[in-house]
Amino acid sequence: MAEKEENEPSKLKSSTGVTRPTISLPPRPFGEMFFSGGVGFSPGPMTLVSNLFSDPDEFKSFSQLLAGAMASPAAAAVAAAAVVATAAHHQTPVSSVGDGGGSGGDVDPRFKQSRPTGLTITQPPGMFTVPPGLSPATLLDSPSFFGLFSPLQGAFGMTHQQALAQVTAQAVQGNNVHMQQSQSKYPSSTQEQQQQISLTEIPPFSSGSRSQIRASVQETSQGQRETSEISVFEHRSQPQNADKPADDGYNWRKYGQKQVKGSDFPRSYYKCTHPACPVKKKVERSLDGQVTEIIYKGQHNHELPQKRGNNNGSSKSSDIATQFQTSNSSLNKSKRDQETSQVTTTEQMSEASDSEEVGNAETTVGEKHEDEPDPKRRDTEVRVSEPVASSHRTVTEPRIIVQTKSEVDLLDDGYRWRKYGQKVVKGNPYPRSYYKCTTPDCGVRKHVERAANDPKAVVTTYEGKHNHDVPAARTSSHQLRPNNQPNTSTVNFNQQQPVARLRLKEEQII
DNA sequence: TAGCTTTGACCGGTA
DNA sequence: GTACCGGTCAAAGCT
Repeated sequence: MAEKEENEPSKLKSSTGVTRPTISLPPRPFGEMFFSGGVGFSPGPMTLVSNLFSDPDEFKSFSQLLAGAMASPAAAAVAAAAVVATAAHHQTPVSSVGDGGGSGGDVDPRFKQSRPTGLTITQPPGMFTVPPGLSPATLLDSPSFFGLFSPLQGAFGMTHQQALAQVTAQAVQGNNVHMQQSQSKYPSSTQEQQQQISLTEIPPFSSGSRSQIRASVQETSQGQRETSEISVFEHRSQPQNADKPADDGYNWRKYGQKQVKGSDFPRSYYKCTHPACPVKKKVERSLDGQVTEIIYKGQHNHELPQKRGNNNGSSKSSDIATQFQTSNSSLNKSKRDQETSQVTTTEQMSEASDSEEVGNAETTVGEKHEDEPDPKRRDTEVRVSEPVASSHRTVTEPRIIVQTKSEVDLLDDGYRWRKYGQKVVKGNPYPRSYYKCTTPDCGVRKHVERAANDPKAVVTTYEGKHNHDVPAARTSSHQLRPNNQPNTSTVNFNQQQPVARLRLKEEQII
């Protein structure tokens, strides 16, 4: 049943509902499209997107823009728009500053020069599925997971969804691909027009499944929207045990199920059946059987089981997983390197969970030998959401969560915030932090970044609109209300709800 | 018979 | 101290 739902063509639709022409391309190895970058064949979406920003240096990171913004209010607006566009986690449609991507206004000319006028990247929610055979934890551990994206990360503000998408793309490298590429003509009017490049019908990770990767570039001449869309999702044509979510190559035993508060769907608890393996995962499913969320916890202390004797499907799935798994040593070393160098890490590209202290964990992991059991090392919790269309809830984005427990209420604007990630961007020694409102069912997030040249200068970008009052105990004279912010540079980024607003302020860093 | 799922009860953390 | 909640246990049943 779940597979039936997952085959719903509706998932192929853009969240915008815009019908886009497609151009069919001959079958081609997916990975080749994405990564070879050679001459004589059609580029993959990343290539195309990259080409749009042919010179990475031309498209500055938010930090870089921010640095410039400190001296230029106009540039500040652009920088803010950039962070909203690139760092917004897509649950909330966010629009750029009014004329930021349009034909006029105080736009950094680099934006115009390096990409088609008004080009925006859109990413609708809920368009990502981790393929069977790919353990999300493995994905996160894979050095390629982050390493591959560093160029785009800095130049394009690639999100973790996109990063994950590309790793997934890498996973299908070597498989045959039938790709459809679609794109519309460049707009010539001032009305919102779109350009899309899409990839579809990516061959399966395992027999009987069909995975798809699509990149979409939306163009708007007025810069009214500035979101990004790169989606990866799979179709399974073979039935899948409703109690066995996406085959990640490991064997799991269900040991509990519970209806948790705040979720419309029951949560199932699984343990890895390998002796002494501490790994567990929690799976939430919608009523129709679709997996809405998978949360991995812990690290496997064993190799991927070989017993998956299923001739083609599972074995291939396991092969892929094995590719990403490799040895703990190499992966952890790479992970260490990533962490210690403060380049993009799981934490930096992730949300945070209630049970982990990533900061400490990072330090510890970075100093310990990977093969050495570390009693202080905390389990890594990884959360992956698969897309689901539900009348009750829409799980809109893949979540990869390594959450810190204590990073709540760091910035007191009256609301309660939980830090779910941070990221170091090129050109700025200070990380850009992500916070989420801790009130249940409130999807408001904010991003906080310090200026590279002035750590006391902070840009806070709010995304979404609180659906609740300021917690009574938290109200204070200095609280800053995201939806009613005087004396700030406030921009309505979205003509639709929820409202996303930008605020520039300077505040004392604690 | 082994291995698994189901499900109510229990436990511990937290507010 | 208490209630709530998420996570886990373990007996029963199923394949």
